[in-house]
Order: sequence, then structure tokens, then C-alpha cells
Amino acid sequence: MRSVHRKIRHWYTRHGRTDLPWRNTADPYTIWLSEVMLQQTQVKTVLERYYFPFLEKFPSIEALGKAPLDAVLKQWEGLGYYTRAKNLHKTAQLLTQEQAPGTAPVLPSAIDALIQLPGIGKNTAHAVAAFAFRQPVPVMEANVRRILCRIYAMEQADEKMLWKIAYEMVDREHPFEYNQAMMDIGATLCTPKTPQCTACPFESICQGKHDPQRYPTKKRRAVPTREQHIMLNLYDNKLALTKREGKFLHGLWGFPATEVPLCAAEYIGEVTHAYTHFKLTCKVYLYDALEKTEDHYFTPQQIRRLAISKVDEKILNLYLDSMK
DNA sequence: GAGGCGTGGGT
DNA sequence: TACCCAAGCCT
Repeated sequence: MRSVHRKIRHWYTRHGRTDLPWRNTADPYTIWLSEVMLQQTQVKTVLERYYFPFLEKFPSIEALGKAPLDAVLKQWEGLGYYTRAKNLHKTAQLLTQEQAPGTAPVLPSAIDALIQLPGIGKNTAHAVAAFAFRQPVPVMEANVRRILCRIYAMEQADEKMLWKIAYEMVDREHPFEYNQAMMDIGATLCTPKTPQCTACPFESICQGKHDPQRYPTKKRRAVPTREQHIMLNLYDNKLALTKREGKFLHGLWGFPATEVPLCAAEYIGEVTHAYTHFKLTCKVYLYDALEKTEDHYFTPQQIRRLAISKVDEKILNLYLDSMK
């Protein structure tokens, strides 16, 4: 394993994404933030659109913990999986409340303590421990999972087995470089579609290299289609929006929707949006209200300052186009 | 443990 | 185009 560790470190020095900003900081807060933003999200998106603006607005745990959730969601707008922002904020609040007087709030360094915080699961706890606190532990995310499945020719990813292997394989002397290298190898060489096995430092020991597509086997689910009817409630050139409750798009503002069409309204078009688990078609109608029937009305300019989801942005744009 | 949870990149 | 997939977590 020592020679493999050497190969991996050598590969990382030459080909790794060593310039990523969260790899060149000692601040656990910014490393934690990057880990949460990167959950189910590509590096490019986080790097180019969200990481720096978020830190500009909330430069510390304390700044984040003392900010209103609405402001945090506005910074998160468009990134998706909004529970991440809610949990990030919640954890910052907890840490800020727990801090001793006169001291800055800090993240715990122990995996057991990290994993109890909202929004920090097993992988993120390990990532923060390895990257922020240089502990000799492995990470286990999509890239590492795919690499290990291929090295051991496992069609099914057995989480317990994978963690055991990962703990045995981690370079305990250079956990930071090892883990970053594993993710880079997965992202740039051991890719899902067309892996470049000949350039891979694991090539000599990989049992799955002759049929990499087979490891791991992918599971796919059917994607149902749902239809909603959006009644744009217009009063005094303002539109009614409500703050979404429940788990879907929680905390964001949005146009009220119904499952069934309502009568006596002008149809102005439809909007579609693809989510992970369903496709949504929204039939949009305009209703000129004679009196206020909803709690909150906003001008289009005011709506731009609220945190709204992508589908509501599409609906707003449809409305503005229909006014031309 | 299986399904809910967003959006955009890549092919 | 219509997929697949991405530094997962929570229930």
C-alpha cells in the first residue's frame, strides 16, 4: 500500500486540482461551507457562482449564525437542496450560542461531535476532520465509492464494506492529499462514462478495469409527471406570493399553486421544470383581483429581492413576457 | 433502507 | 432530445 500511496501523492502533485480555494485555507468554517455546497453539486457551480459571494456576505460562523434565514436562503438561491442552507444556518446558530463569552464560535474537530450537527452526515464529518483538522480518516462520497467499487469489482455498493476498505486504504501520514487525490481521480479519470484507466494510479491493482461500466451497477427510478395550476393573483400591479412551507423548497417564496384548474382566469402559458424525482408542468393563469385576497403582494422588482425557486423564476418571466 | 429533496453540466 | 449524474443528508 505504501507504493500506492506514493503513486497517489505523486499523481495529486502533478494533476490534482490543488488550486481550489477551500484547499488553500486553514479556516474550518470555509472548508465546512465548501463541503455542504458541494453535496450533490459540481465543483464548477460552487466555485464560479456561490462560494465567494456567500463568504463575502457571511465571512464567519458568527456572522452566519446571527443572520436571518431569509438572507441565507437568498444567497443559496438557485443552488438547490435548500435544506442544506437551513441546516448550515441552524448549526451556525448552535455554535454561536454555545461559544464562551469573548471567544469566536468554532466547529468541533471530533467526528462524533461533527456528525451530530444539522446537515453534517458521515461523509461531511469525515471530510471536515480530514481537510480542516488533518485527521487520518477517509472520505466516502460518489468518487471514492466508484473507485473502490471498480478496484474490487463490486457491482453493488455495500456501504459497510466500503467504509472498512476506505479506512484500511487511507494514507494515515498524508490524509489531506490522499483524500483530495481520491476525489480528483474519481472526477477526472475514474469517471462514470468513459474512464481513462491507462492514466490511473490504481491501474495495476484494479480488478474492474476491463469492464469499468459494470462497477457499480446503476439503479434508475421512474420519473412521474405532475401538473399544477398557477393562479397569478394580480392587485395594484403587484403579485401575490406565499412563503413555502413543508419540505419541498422550504422557506422560499413562491406563487400559490393548486392541483385543479380554477375558473374565470386568463390563461397566459405554461412552464415546465425537471426535478430529480418528477417533472412538473405548470399551467399559468392571470387573475386580476378586485380586492386583496392574499397576505403578501410584491412588485416584480420586489420579487427579485426574495429567495425564490427556479420554477417560480420561470413563472415570473412568463408573466413579464405576457405584459409586453 | 428507500425515497424525498434542486439545479445545471455533460453527452 | 432525454437522459445521467454531481464532494449526501434526513426521515
